[in-house]
Amino acid sequence: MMKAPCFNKNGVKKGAWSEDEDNKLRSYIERYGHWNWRLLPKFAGLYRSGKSCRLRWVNYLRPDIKRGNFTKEEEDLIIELHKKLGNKWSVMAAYLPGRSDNEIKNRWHTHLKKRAKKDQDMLEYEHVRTVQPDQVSTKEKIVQNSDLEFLQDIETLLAESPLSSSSSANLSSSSWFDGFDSTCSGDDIPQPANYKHAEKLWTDAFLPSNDNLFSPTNLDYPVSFHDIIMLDEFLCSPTNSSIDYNDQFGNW
DNA sequence: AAGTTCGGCAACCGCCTTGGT
DNA sequence: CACCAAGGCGGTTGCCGAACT
Repeated sequence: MMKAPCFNKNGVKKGAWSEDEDNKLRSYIERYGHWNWRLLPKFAGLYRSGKSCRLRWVNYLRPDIKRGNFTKEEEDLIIELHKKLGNKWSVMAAYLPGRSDNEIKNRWHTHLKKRAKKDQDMLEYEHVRTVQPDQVSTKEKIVQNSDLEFLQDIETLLAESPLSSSSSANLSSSSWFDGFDSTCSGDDIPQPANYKHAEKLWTDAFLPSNDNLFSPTNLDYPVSFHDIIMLDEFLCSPTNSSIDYNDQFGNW
């Protein structure tokens, strides 16, 4: 299932993570946060690269990660998003709370690609069977326009959201979640506009001098931004392009 | 029962972007 | 502006268990 552990010439361990390594990484991040991925393994007592640690955390150890089978709804959403976005796995992950980009990517390649292809073939077959060449226009144009508007909605939303590359971080669900979920509880929920500081909040909250230790059990998750955008209403209403981010999320 | 093939998925790799100096 | 370091992303690899012969 996974790569066998081994060491490269620099003494960096590669391959499958042991339970002990997981525990070390988890407890270190829970206590101090991931203030610097490159240095983190050294401080955490791990013989891993920073990248490897980051990946392990983002894809496996994050407290909000959801493991197990994808639901039908999640799969449908991935297919829909893939139609609109292509291979933007990290953006898709933002629409699927608790799922990592890697997980979504794997799911796509192993299951959904085939399913989407089948669906597409069926659709084309139906189209050819039912529509005369001179009738193509209206219905098809509506669908194409809807797609375009949907795409514009997403682009608008992303441009305004903390996921935007114009804000502090890349379009990375991981950086967004890491800072967000782990630092916010109760009244201390940052406004989306302040999200650029979330990474700092996260770090500050777990500096060694801070007694406010984080543990997954005392997290008080806010209603996720993604839960809201996942609403069918949003996804299925291409005309709803004027979603006001601040209106919706300003009350956090 | 043994050998082979296939599917799933964790992890790695290389490139790109961003932010700091 | 150029350079560098760090983080992040998407493509790919490789291992292992399941299914098949």
